[in-house]
Amino acid sequence: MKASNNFYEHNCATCNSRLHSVFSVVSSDHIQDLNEHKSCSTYKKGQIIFSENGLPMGLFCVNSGKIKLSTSGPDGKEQILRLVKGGDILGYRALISNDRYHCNAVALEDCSICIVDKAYFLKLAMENQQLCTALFKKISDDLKKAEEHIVSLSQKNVRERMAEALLFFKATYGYEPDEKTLAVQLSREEIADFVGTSTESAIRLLSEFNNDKIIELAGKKIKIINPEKLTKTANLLY
Amino acid sequence: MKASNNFYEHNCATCNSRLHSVFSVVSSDHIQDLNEHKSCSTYKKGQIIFSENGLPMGLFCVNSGKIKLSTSGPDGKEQILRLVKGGDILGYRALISNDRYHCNAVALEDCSICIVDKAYFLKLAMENQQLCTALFKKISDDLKKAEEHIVSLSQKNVRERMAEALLFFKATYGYEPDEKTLAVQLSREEIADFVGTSTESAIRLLSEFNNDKIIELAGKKIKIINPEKLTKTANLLY
DNA sequence: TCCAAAAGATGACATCTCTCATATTTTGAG
DNA sequence: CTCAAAATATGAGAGATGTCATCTTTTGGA
Repeated sequence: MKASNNFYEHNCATCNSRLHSVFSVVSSDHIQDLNEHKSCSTYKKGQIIFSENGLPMGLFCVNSGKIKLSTSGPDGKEQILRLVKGGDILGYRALISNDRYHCNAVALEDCSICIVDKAYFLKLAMENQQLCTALFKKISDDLKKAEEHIVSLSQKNVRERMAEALLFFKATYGYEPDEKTLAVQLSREEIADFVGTSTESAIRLLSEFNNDKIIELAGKKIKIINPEKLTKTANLLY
Repeated sequence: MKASNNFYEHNCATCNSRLHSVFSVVSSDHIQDLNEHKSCSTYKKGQIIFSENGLPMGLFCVNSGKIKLSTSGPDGKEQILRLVKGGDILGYRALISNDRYHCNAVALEDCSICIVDKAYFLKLAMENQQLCTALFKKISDDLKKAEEHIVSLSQKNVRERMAEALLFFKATYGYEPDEKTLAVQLSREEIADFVGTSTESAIRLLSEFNNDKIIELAGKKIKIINPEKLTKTANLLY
């Protein structure tokens, strides 16, 4: 958990990502209190924010940057379980259930993150009904996504899952200003670790999608040029 | 949601399954209140307790009986997501996140279930910190299990997943008094729908386990006669 | 009790996907 | 800028798993 202090200490009162987080429901007269119970850090791309089996010391609030939550399978292969972005909270599951982390959190790019004191956060969550509700919604949403992932892994072939994954990356991180290029850069191996396939299969499928004019590849950049066909390939239920 | 009223209306104050549920933390002076905000029903084996996309009207508290939570995949194949037993609450995710159900709940055997009024339950959960914490723990545990299921589906072969599933059934429902026979009877198809494989593959693997003297089959009854070998076959991380 | 329907069992075969090998390209440290 | 290491790409072959067909057994309702 190497982290350097940021020159510019964020202030919760003026924090833009706070407005998009579960803390948006906290009334302004409590925000100064929140501000006094947090500290800011930055993490470089590739840095580990927390590790499997670690004890949570506080709640991570992501100001900017993208993060993957992953775990190691029985044979050491990585599985990406969740993807996190600015405005998201991180490490909240272990915290609210008084558990250890069961995932690793790794920065996919340089990140700016605040850490809210554990005891303060838990107290706030219990006292503030709106925050509590927002947390229930958050974990409930994560559970729903996980269960959708289960159905996908159980019942879809790799091609369908790959298409679904690209749509999931789009839904999570959106596009770059060109409105076509996915605003996240993952290695082929990371994509495979999300889709649940081998790196070679992931590479092959992306090449096929490229040949089929569904996407355009330029290094790690993926441009979705035929979203309709991609959606069809994903064989979505809805 | 066909349900008949039970002749014997359960009383929360004396309810044994309550003591094993999230409501065990509610102090006795609030139990009478809880009792007045619930009603009891029974469901026959195979009955639908709630369906995908339905709106939750209350919280289900299972007194006795076993229930599967499942959803339909893109090609109509069922996926079993969770298994529920006496002392468990049911339908809580949709309720606390003000969402619709995303699973079907079907009785695996005759069930006795109480339904707690929605508004009362939500109020109680927000006012009672211990109940709130218990709910966070519950949903957090379900999320953890779902993410373990994801890793398993992603990285294990069908044989390993089948072994893991049998251990999961044991962990969830335990044994019959003989301390060997799984205390739940699922069809081969249901087992396949949990494991994420075809019914034929499930049948074949159970036969193999039977031949390998890991289990003994007698109709739907599964007796685990070599738990060590089963654990080894599951290729567990821990 | 009987019978049709459902569930379970088993074999053959097709195919999807992984693994391994190797070549090429890109990346990043020095 | 250079070069080794990592990432990407691609082919061939093996193996696991799904599908389809058929048969047997069990179940549940009339």
